[in-house]
Amino acid sequence: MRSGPRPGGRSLRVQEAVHAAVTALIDETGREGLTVPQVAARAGVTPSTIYRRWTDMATLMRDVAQRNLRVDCPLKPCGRLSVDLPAWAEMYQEEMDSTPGRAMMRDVLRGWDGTQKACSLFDAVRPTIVSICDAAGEPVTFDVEAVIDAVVAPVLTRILFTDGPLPATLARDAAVAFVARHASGG
Amino acid sequence: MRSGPRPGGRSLRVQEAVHAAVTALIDETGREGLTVPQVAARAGVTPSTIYRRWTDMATLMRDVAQRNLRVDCPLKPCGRLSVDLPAWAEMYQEEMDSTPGRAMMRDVLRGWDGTQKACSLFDAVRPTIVSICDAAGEPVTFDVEAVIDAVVAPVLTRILFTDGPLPATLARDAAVAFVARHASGG
DNA sequence: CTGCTAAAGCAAATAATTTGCTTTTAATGA
DNA sequence: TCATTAAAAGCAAATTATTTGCTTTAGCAG
Repeated sequence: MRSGPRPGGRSLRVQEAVHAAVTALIDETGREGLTVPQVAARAGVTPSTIYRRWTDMATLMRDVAQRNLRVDCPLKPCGRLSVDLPAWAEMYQEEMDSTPGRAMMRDVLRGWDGTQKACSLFDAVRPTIVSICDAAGEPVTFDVEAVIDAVVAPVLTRILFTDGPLPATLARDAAVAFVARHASGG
Repeated sequence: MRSGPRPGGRSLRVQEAVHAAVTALIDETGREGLTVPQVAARAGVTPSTIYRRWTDMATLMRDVAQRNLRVDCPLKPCGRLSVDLPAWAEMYQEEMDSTPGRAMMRDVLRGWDGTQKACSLFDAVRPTIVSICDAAGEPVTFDVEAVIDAVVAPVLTRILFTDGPLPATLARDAAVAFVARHASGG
């Protein structure tokens, strides 16, 4: 094969330099004024390189935000769903409703084109839910997607479409109710 | 009083011309290439006017999108919650998952700053839910926000964070389950 | 009708983006 | 190992968008 992507070597170095530059500039001057030429200068790279690889600032910031999308390590499961799921829900809400959580969502949604998914947000969450369910001795009678709909979805939509901080126990309460529903033979 | 906003007269005319120009250009050339100078030319207005009033294209498009945020007139309620709510849910999902619905969300979220709400999406939905509940003979034992969390939230988050069209009966099923939960004395 | 001022127009200055072409440099095969 | 090749980067000129200082227009109150 002659053609194809060329991920190693210089390309990689440039990508890392640019990502690092964005990250550094964000916590020096905030993400508001940030421009492509600024990032390029900081990364020691030509603006046109950035434009050609990422098209614009929104796309670049979305790319960086996705990188920082870490799988949140949950508190150690104790084995009881009615304890572990609400505990995780509370932590998840705090994480998403925090300043960095909201910033991440902002960056990711700026680059959304309206057709494909904005980012694989749920792929980071599903394994955690699964591992909590696995840790539960009780056999599980529901789908992971149902948990997402019941506890993750309200958190995300309220962040986007309501003002002020979320009710502190929103996700926790949702998780408690969800477990209760499915414990009594749903 | 001497100072204060000046909503009438020329300002209003300019605002309307600009909004109309955006709308017209969107369905002529799509929303992808759209620039401020283009809109200004079409509206018969100077670019600087637009920059000063809206700061940038994203903000302008968000403004226009919010205007088109109509209160969806629901099918006539028959009076039974277990029929009306699922029917409305299905319609709502279709509306939001459609091309214009997604476009509206895109425009609205582009202008989101991460702190305040992106738009009053729920204000358009709450009256509809309330009127459906009012039409129901049965006394209602739940909160409007609970309906939003249960049926609207999953639709919106899946549009944003999953690929492909939604499961056709997602919102309907959620509504059915919700009504069932609250009918049996929840 | 007159004065006041928010908002619009205009145009020059600045900054960002695009683009054609050249150079560098991983990756491939001899 | 070394020559070949093309993807990706650099550079700079051309284009386009954005900002800004100042001027003009036109609602609104008296």
